[in-house]
Amino acid sequence: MVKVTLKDGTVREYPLRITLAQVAGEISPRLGKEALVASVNGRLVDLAYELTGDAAVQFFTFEDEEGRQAFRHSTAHVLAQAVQRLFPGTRLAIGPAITDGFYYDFDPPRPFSAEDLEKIEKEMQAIVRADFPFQRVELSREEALKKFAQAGETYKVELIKELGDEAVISCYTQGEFTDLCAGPHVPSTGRLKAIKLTSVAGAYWRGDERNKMLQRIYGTSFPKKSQLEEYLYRIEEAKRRDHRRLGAELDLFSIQEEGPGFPFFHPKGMIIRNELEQFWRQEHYRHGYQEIRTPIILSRSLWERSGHWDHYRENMYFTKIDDQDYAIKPMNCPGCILVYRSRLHSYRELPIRMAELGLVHRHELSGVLHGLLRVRCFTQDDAHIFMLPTQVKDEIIGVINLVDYFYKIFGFPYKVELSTKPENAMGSEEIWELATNALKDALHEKGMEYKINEGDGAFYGPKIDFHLEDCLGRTWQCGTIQLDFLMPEKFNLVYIGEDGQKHRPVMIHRVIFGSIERFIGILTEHFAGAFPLWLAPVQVKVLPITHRHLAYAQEVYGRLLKEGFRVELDERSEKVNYKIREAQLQKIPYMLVVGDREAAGGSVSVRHRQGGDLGSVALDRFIELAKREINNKALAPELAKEPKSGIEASAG
RNA sequence: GCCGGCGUAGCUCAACUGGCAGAGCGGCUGAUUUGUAAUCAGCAGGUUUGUGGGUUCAAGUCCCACCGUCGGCUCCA
Repeated sequence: MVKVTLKDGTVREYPLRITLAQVAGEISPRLGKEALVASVNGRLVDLAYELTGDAAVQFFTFEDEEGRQAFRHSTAHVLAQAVQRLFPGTRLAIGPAITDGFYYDFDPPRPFSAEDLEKIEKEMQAIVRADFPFQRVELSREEALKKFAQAGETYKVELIKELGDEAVISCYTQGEFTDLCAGPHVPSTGRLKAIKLTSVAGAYWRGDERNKMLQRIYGTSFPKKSQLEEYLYRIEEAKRRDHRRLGAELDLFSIQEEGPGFPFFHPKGMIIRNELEQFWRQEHYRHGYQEIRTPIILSRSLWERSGHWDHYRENMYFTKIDDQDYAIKPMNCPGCILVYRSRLHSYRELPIRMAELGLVHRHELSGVLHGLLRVRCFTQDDAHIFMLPTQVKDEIIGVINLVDYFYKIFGFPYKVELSTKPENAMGSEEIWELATNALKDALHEKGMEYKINEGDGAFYGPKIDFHLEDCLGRTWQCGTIQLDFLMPEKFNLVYIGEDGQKHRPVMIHRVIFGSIERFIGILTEHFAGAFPLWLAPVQVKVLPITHRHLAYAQEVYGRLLKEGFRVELDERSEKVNYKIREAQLQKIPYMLVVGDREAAGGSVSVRHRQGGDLGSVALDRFIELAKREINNKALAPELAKEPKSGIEASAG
């Protein structure tokens, strides 16, 4: 007998060599049906695993991360089986589970087409119906190498060769198909009920563009068809929030063929931009920053000195003036440094925080451009902090706090990453270690969770990155804090210390929004175009019911305009329903319907884009509440908070 | 930049295997005077289909190149 300790602490006894599938069935029929994989003493295993001693056992279903991953990974194997059936000679690379599904990289005789996907999907369904069990076999390195070399699976051979000595090499077989795999897998292909292949794309072997480009097939799978349908529906819904679509529908910005990657901001987009910038300025002055502005074109000698000429040239645009070489700035730091250097500074002045809304241009590969989220010119809400070495930690923490304060205003959840020394870096190992540790210390002091991105730092220093999500859950770097000991060296920056001698300051490069353009893109998707009142391009729209009410509507409109609202008046001879529909589609926060009743009482009938008809209220009261909502930068409407009777009671 | 898809009116889309380029929305004009998500009628709108070549009696449709765009890869704010 073996003693099995379950997740809830209960201990049960079972005969020796009982399989986990049997244990699950014993615990409950439902668990027997839904369990996909399990862990034994913390190690993930298949349900076919036989217990040979006392163990702590935990079962995982599709509801658990572990179960879901095994489910998707098993589907990837079925995909590979189908592909090898239909396209003999296709070599296999890797096929992991990802957040919402899985992919598999193939090296086929010819690229896959969209029609191929349908065929493959059909074949996968046949494999699911066949209900092949996934069978695990462990084998020695030699056996594995021989097996895959014979099969011509060169990528697998490469993978096996790289496995560590201690690694257990295992294969999984379903039907006629065998793949190298650590597992675990679900019991059989029949579990994979609902499968959808979503796209084909090129992907370099091991993600390195020097390697061969493989064909990657993406897909997803669920235990139930309804779950798959729900997922596909959710994706469609998410696409409705796409900032590129909303940007056109709400007339915020456009990108034209004449300027790929160079966005045009329309009047309504400019309002959002200007509100963001105004808020940004106010907060930066409050937090001890000064603002500067530096030129967009600067001479080659500056970029040589800063290191950009050597380390960043592929991303830069160049021009000539009077036969001299100039570059269009890809970063603001060299310009800012010139401002710092324009006079001598005392240690008493430090830290000096110089902010700049700087327009930078970077050459990005054509294939990566993406609406406002990846462009070739963008405005960084940049700042460079020059400080004493002793001030480093406090300054970093100050910036972390500022980022947090900003993102909370918008209600953005964010992820933090620490990026370390890249391949083409300037400077010594020691200096990089010093800088990286300073960033780590600050993060630890703040008790923040973060992920490390090896080799992802800027060429002049390591950085802390703040990532936000778009409508499909893809993350984009927005805020960043970069610690830099090198630029001060390159530019021979100094301050005069207490001792009257020259000393070297340390520098931080940082952005909060990151790029105003990208931030607006994220903002648009986050709010699905329904911006909070303080950002909404049009805050209020006045809708007279008939021509008869035009005079009063104009009065309301004029009053709101005078009070500083961004207000529009719909004077067209259309039905109210029509006007409302249009205002709704434009996601205008407040619609004020005015007719006989309102004209008589000096009131307005308030409709909120999300809250619907809120009843009638005195114009003065509406102004008061709307102003409060704007000043608080509220995320939820101020008026809808009041009980309806309260609004009506205050009507004039 | 690489792999694959796509490109027809301002927008969304149609035009069977090559055979005279269409509809809805939007716009304009007029009628209508309307109480919380689409009132009705008329008119205009394409230098003829992203651009340039080619095949063909005939090309939106087939072929090639380029541009743009979408999804990935790589790269990054």
